[in-house]
Amino acid sequence: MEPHSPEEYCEAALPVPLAKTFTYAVPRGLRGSVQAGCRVQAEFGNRSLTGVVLSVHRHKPRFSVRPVKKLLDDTPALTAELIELGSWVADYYCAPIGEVLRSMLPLRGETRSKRVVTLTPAGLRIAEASLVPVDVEGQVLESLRRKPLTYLVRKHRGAAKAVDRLRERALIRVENVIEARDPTLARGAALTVQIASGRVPAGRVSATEQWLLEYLRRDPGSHDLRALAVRRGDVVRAARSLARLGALRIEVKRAEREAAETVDRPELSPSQRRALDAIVSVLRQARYQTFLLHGVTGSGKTEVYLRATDEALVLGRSTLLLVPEIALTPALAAQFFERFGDAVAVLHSALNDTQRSEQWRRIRLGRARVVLGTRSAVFAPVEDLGLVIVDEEHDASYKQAEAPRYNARDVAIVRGRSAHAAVVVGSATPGLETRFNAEAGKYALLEMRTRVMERPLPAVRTIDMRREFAETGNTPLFSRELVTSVTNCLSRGEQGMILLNRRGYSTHVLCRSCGERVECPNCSVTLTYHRGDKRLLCHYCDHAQPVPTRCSGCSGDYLHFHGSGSEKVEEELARHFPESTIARLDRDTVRAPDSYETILNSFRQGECNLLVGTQMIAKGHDIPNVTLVCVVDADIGLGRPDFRAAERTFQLLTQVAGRAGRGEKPGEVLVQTMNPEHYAIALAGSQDYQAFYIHETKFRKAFWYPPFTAMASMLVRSRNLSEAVSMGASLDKCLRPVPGHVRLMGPASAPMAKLRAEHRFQFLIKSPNRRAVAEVLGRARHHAAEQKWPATALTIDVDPVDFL
DNA sequence: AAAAAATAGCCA
DNA sequence: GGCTATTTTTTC
Repeated sequence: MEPHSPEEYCEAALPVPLAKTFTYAVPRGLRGSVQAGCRVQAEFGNRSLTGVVLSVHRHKPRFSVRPVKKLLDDTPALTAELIELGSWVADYYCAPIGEVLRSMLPLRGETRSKRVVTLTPAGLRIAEASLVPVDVEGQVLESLRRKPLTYLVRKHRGAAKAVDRLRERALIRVENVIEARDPTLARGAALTVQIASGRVPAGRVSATEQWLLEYLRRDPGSHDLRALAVRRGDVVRAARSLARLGALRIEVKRAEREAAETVDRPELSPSQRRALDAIVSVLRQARYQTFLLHGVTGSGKTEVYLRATDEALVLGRSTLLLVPEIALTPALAAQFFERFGDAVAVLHSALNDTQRSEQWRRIRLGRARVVLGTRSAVFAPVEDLGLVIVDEEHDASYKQAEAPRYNARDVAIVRGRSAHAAVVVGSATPGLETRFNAEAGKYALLEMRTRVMERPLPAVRTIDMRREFAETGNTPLFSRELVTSVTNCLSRGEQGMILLNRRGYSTHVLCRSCGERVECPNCSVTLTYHRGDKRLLCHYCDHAQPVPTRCSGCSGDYLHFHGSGSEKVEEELARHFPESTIARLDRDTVRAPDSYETILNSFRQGECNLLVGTQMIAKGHDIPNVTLVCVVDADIGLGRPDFRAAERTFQLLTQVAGRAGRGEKPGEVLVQTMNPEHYAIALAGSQDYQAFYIHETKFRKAFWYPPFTAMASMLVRSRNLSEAVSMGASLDKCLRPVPGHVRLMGPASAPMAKLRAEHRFQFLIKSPNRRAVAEVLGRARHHAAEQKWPATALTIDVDPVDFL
């Protein structure tokens, strides 16, 4: 008889919105191999899911368990450090652990899941007994008999329904099978093309050259030319000619990156030097410390990042560099590749599944020790993390809008702390909370108050549009001053950027006779007229409808198109300046994957002289010939139902102003507003962060907002209005009374009372004591579970950034 | 979240 | 009664 071997179980986190793990039995053959951090395939209901093992134990559960179907990793995909980080995220942000871990592992590209249909013994008997199949069900059985085991549902028309019925009658079995896709994914040896400048050469570029540039843009770093040649024939010749033009570099691969000293390094300014020294000193001591690198636009933060990264590499430690959106910072990415070559891996949304898991594997194997990426790159599996950099730390895109609703900037700090790493969060306009932490001594403050090469900050003029109206009697899009400045800028042969932070042509269509406005049927917003699309669009759901010719209410045929967006600005500019060439940069013009860069490059190369756009044009690029920046309507963000409305406006205005005068010529900024005395606008005008900080801090303190309180928002939602109302009421009843140091507001109609056909009611919780907030959230979750509300009915957002 | 099970609605 | 369309329940 076999020696008694105790049974083994594992706790697996599965990608379902349930805040718990599930217990599976470890089959005898896998005992000892299943470890915490490994992915497993497991049956769940009638589905098959990929989960992550959190622990292995011997406690036989009281309920019956199913066995693990397959072990997907020999070595854990997630290290103990990352599991701990994931648990922290799940706990802090009230997110299901399985969903958190799924978003930490970008390995979808490694497996392919498919449905396999097989005959059961009963099905086989029937299939063999019948001679000629008469209906679709019979045909399905027949083809399963001829080709035993697998059958693809798509093959027959109407087969899906037949398959359902056959399964109900237990004649067939449908299974989800996950199989490995490409076992040789972890390449990374002998790679030989590398992007050098990121600049696209002017002049003619062949199709293959274009393809190669695009490929390198999406997945920068080194690639094996011969491997690429399999996919695109003439790529070797294309690479050679691009190398001659200086657009990329071809090199024989060496095991070690060559000493970075070959690259020209700009001289550091005294403030850059001070900042770098402080960071490097902490890095050398291998201890945790967060720094706020507060440097004005153009002060050379990137160079500090590069040098600190270099030092981390010399010390044998890894670096994580987070950016809001890689597509928006191609120059930064290019500099990192130039300096660190193969040591760099990138993780961002433009990669496909295969590229993403390839990058992830390179990091996991320690081949890439510098990771450059967006939000989710904060979970990159680097070992020996020494340095974490969060660029443009104030950017709202660090906060994930869907579950798990984490803020990558804050997760970065938490991760850095447990890894004993130096954390640098950088911005010209730090979030108020960040600056507050620096003032309080929690972060070390590093300031860079001047631009590099002693270039001046641009001069900002606010233009009072009320006076413009008083003097001219109308409310044009452009003031007389703006027209003059643009004219002068163009005549000097320089370039200008025009910001209006709202896309589309007009923001609402209303009937002049009855006053009715065209609204979205699913959301509580007016539809925006998009002239290019020739349609009315909802910016919140995907609703679109044709442009009406008469009012749907009173049939009046005098419709007024009201409120201007970027499309309208483009048109008006063309009318005012017929001799200029204009490009537009907003979500509508950058729909194709590379159009952001194409548009920006053509602007940089002077193919057009005016660039119109939304906040996208304010992000950190550097175009020397831009000497004029105009803000058409600075007031747009101020009316938002968000306690950060003023802060966001201040940041946007300061950032966009910072695009002017980055070259040799000084910059000029015009800000049109109806509220010139509003502190966000006035202080952005004087570019006085400190004064803004003091003013805003008073407001936050008086009204119990962060950083003086911890905050969370809760939303109950339902397609049925009365159900949403009663959910709100029942939650209210369960939560109150709250302790004196907690403020609970709600239930109130959410700022977007209806979104995607769901009615929404909102609660806001604030308290100086974060645990008190968590306690209220815990009670709400408990209530939702007790009332058996559907998983989507209660949404919790900790440290919310968007209140819609 | 997704799928199965249970229940409610519709017609000959 | 036999069919679908909703809703409720369950998932180791």
